[in-house]
Amino acid sequence: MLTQERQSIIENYVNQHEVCRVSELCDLTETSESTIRRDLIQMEKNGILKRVHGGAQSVKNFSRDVSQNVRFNLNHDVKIALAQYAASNFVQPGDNVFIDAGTTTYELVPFLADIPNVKIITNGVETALCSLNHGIKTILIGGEVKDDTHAVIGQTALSQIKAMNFSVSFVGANGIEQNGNLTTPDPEEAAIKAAEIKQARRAYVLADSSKIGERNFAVFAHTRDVCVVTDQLTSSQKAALPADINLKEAK
Amino acid sequence: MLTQERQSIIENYVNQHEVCRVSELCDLTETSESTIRRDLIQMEKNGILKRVHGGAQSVKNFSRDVSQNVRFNLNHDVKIALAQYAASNFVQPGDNVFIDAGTTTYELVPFLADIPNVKIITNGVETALCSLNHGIKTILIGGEVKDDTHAVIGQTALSQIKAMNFSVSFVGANGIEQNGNLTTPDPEEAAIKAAEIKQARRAYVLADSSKIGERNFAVFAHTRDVCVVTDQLTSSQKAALPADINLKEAK
DNA sequence: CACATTTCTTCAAAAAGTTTCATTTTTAGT
DNA sequence: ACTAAAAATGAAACTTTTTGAAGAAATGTG
Repeated sequence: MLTQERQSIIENYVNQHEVCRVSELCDLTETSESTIRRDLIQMEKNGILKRVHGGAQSVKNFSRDVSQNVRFNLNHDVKIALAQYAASNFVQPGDNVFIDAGTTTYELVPFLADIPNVKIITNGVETALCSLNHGIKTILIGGEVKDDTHAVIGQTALSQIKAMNFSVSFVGANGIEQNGNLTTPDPEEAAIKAAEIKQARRAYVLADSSKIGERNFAVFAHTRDVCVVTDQLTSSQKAALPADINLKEAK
Repeated sequence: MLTQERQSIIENYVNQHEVCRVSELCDLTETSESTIRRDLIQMEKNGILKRVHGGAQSVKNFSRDVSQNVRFNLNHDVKIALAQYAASNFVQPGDNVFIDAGTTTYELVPFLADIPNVKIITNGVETALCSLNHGIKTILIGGEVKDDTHAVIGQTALSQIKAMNFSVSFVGANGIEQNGNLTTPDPEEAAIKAAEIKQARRAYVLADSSKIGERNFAVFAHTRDVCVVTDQLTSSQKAALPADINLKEAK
């Protein structure tokens, strides 16, 4: 059996079962624990699943509720640190803040609750709910909802965003290339992200260091158009970024 | 059983029961008290629940969290019965179903998951989320979100609704007057409800019997324009309704 | 205060994870 | 097609984490 084939089987199984143990995967793929563990380590690094003691856990939000999803996410602590830094440095009282759908940007919400008179505009269903629960005035973008990321996308969403102006936008990214391209897998989401940035006076891309050097199908912006917020970077990570990048390292 | 699995079970159980004892959780997960205690300590540290002498307590803010609130709602069982009746009698495979924001109509979602190829369009944030979690294709209406009911309202929402046609709409009501007026307290929500009904080929108002004879500020439709779905009524309740009403009593 | 629970502490057994290494399988170059 | 280098695999020894039990300490109740 090919490595890719096996990992694909593992991915499906984990996503279908939410959690599973190593032994199950051994039976499933007829390989040793060693191999499965090596696969899991590699797959965790790629963000396909999360390793837990005894097995692996899905990072996709199918049957779980929101709060669980957010907690079980990869690099959760880093995301919170980014969010806190971004919220306290780049948001003013009275701002109209656009928050992109996604787990990193989601973490911004609690920190915005302390800033007077902010309004949140978002295309993330969970983000909207969280914002409401924090008593923040909330505007939701309408349209089709993607079943995996729960992001609102499509033409309706796009034209609604284009009819508004934001003080500041916070956008998530799946990859930052050496040449400065910011990327995400889904072209539909990319179109939305591009509009979010265009309609904002100031635009910030929140991306933890694992996204550096990653490359996805759809380009939605270039580093010269935005400010990139990340965690502390090693020198080799910095070398993998464009020289003229407008970068802020949290803390 | 894996730690994550167990803690997930504990979280659900505690949230559903508000408080519970350690021994209950032992039975539930078939583990020792030691393990449960260790889980509770860890979960308390993560803010998932609160430990109290003898067990654990939910920390969810019920007044704000609608989706949790739903099950503690007044007449919860009646609402489920209405929803099941409505879903199984008035929805066809392939329908585009509009579901109004609100706790009664929210209950429709699980029953629609079994009907092939339905699409849900809604202005309820929790309803959308629930729909997604059931794997149903979902379209969300955009606009301002009301902080108490979490219903999407306003001009943007209105024009988005008017740009669509639904096979069937399910709308909630706060009051049904003797003269056939269907009412709700907020005029903004009333405007939305009126549009939801207008754009649908078939429109159903879901209202349990406690709404009969109630009168609210804003009228959004008349009984002659819709089919009203309620639970079993007494003869005096029937007498408080217009004579020409198109009424369906669940079960 | 006395009593019954509940919680905390400690410890050893069991389960899971890591590291290392010899062996097999792939890959790439000639 | 052949061979050497690289990568992947499975097994073993060893480390860490998790678990349940038993006794000590703390807590709530009448």
